[in-house]
Amino acid sequence: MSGIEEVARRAGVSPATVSRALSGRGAVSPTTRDRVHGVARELGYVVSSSASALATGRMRNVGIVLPFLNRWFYGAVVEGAQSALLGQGYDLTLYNLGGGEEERRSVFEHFLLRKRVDAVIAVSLEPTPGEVQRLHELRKPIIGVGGPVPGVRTLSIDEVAVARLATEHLLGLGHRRIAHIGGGHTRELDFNLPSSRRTGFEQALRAVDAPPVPEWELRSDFTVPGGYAAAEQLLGGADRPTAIFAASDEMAIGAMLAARDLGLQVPRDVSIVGIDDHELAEFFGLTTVAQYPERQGRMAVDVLMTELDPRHPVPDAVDTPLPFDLVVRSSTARPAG
Amino acid sequence: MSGIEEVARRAGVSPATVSRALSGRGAVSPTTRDRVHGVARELGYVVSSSASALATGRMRNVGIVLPFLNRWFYGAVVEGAQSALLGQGYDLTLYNLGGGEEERRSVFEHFLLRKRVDAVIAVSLEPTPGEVQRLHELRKPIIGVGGPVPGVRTLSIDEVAVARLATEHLLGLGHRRIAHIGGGHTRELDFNLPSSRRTGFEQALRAVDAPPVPEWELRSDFTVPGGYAAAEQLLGGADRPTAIFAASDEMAIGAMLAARDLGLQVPRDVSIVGIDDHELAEFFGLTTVAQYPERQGRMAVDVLMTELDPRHPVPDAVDTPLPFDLVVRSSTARPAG
DNA sequence: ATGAAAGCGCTAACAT
DNA sequence: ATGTTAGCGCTTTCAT
Repeated sequence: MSGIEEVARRAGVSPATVSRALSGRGAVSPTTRDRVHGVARELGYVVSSSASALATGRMRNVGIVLPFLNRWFYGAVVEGAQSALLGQGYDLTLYNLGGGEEERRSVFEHFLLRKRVDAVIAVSLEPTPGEVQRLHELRKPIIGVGGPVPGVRTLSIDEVAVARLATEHLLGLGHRRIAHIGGGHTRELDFNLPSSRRTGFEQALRAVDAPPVPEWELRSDFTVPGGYAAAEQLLGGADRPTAIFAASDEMAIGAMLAARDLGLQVPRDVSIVGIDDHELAEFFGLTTVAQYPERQGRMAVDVLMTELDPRHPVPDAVDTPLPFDLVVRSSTARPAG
Repeated sequence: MSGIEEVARRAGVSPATVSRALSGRGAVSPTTRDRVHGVARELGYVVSSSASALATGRMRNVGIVLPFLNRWFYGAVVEGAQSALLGQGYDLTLYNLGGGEEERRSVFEHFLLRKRVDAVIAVSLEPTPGEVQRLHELRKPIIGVGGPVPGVRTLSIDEVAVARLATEHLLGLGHRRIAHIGGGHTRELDFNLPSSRRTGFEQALRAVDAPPVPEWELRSDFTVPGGYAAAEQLLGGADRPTAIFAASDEMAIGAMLAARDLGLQVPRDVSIVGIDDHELAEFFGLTTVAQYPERQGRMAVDVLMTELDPRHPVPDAVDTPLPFDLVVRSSTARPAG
């Protein structure tokens, strides 16, 4: 397992020059640079990241903390972040906080702070003020994806506006009897995304003087079965809504399946709209408001990379709004009659 | 940002003692151990992983390489591995090889070998002999999940047996007209899982003298839409099979949806069985052969941990078979008539 | 453009 | 049980 010294010897230069040649920092004549690269390749030499990190203080590694991995949204964020990072020569280490409070504390205390990462991406997770302060003290950039965090740079869609857009689409089609399947109080999700979406929904209804019907506002858990159960309840009776706005595509898909099982046709008998633009939304013909999680992952990386740049101005803890778009497919139409 | 020296000073001991006290290696009197821990906590001191890694040669980090992240199976493997690792004080760094040949080479060349990881878990991915050799030279344990790899310790289910089990379930119910939706030649999956499953299917059929019908063996891509399209084709005509065995639950779910859209009832008109026990399998009442990806991730970690133990015997490159079980739900029944 | 030398912050012999 | 010492393998001034 050859070290820099071996490369230096074979290339007939000093270790310092090898370091410069390989890292691209510092002046090296083209000739020696090529020679060094040649020798390195030949020897299969790769710098030891720990030695390099110890000397420079940079790990070239970022941590991503999230509540789930196996929800489409999170997977997509991770994929986006990962591939952006790969392009920069950075690694991504994963902290999946499925396990609750205990695991969470352990991650923050023992892992993130262990100088293992240069920066942190927190997805749908709100670090406590203490955690934020800790990170700041260590001068580790942190960026939140999914909701504003006080004192932290964040990337987030305007949840209220997204919900309003979805609801307005239904209203625009002529629906007035609209139900909402929102999120419940998942402890895992720190941001109050469920209630923001509900707020947008209600705002849109009130704007057209169609006050929300309490019985038509259900809470569920962002899963297909959850959406199914809620829709069954909404559509099972005689006095049913003509449209459903679900706070996620997975719930919307569950609702579509429930409608079908109840002998209802979508969109003839009931229109359904979701949020996300899940990979299966197109397959199901689901009208939805697209957010672009993969791009969100990439953007988070871009922001971190500029903040990691030593000549970067003091980072301002602002929230950057993210784009979203209504994607109309075949699950929504004018109400019958 | 205080270092070990500061802790040593405040605790009135030498850095060496602090190191011993904090790492638990080497004898330290209970009194000083507690004192050191106290000071460390007070100062918020955490060892620098790079310094520690440089001194010990251990990163306490394992890499996981996989072709996708956003397929249920892979997400589950990662979750299992991650949580097992967390318990051991290890991190997990993710190498998602979505991007094809180029990205793959780059990961193996520049990342895994950069001494960033102590070991690697390769999921459904077959390292080339060159890559395996490289890893061996660096004495980095590697374990494959998902199929035997020459020269590498692996964990895998017996794909042929799994497929046979699924098929035999249908045969046992009395089906003889059975179709198979298998995997295509996805470049991303290195193991010939698709063909192994097909082989098991055909073996089971031949064993009861019900030779497979070529037109009833379709290839698809492991997705819901893919399964839907294949099933549409199988079930669209008059001369249709009475049962379908899909090589993954996602395809099986697609097939169930297609059947319904064609006005067919499952299982009355057609029985459908999958493989995986996807998180939605229960919701859809899908009969399937469960494999336990999360447990597979955990097991991979267990194996690596013992191999990382310095007093471990030379690892034997064997393949450990993994358990699987038939889970009968409501998508299969005796054929009509 | 290149080299010499001093660390980066720990850990592990070895001594006591 | 604890301290001393010598690295681990790089990077980076500072010279030249």
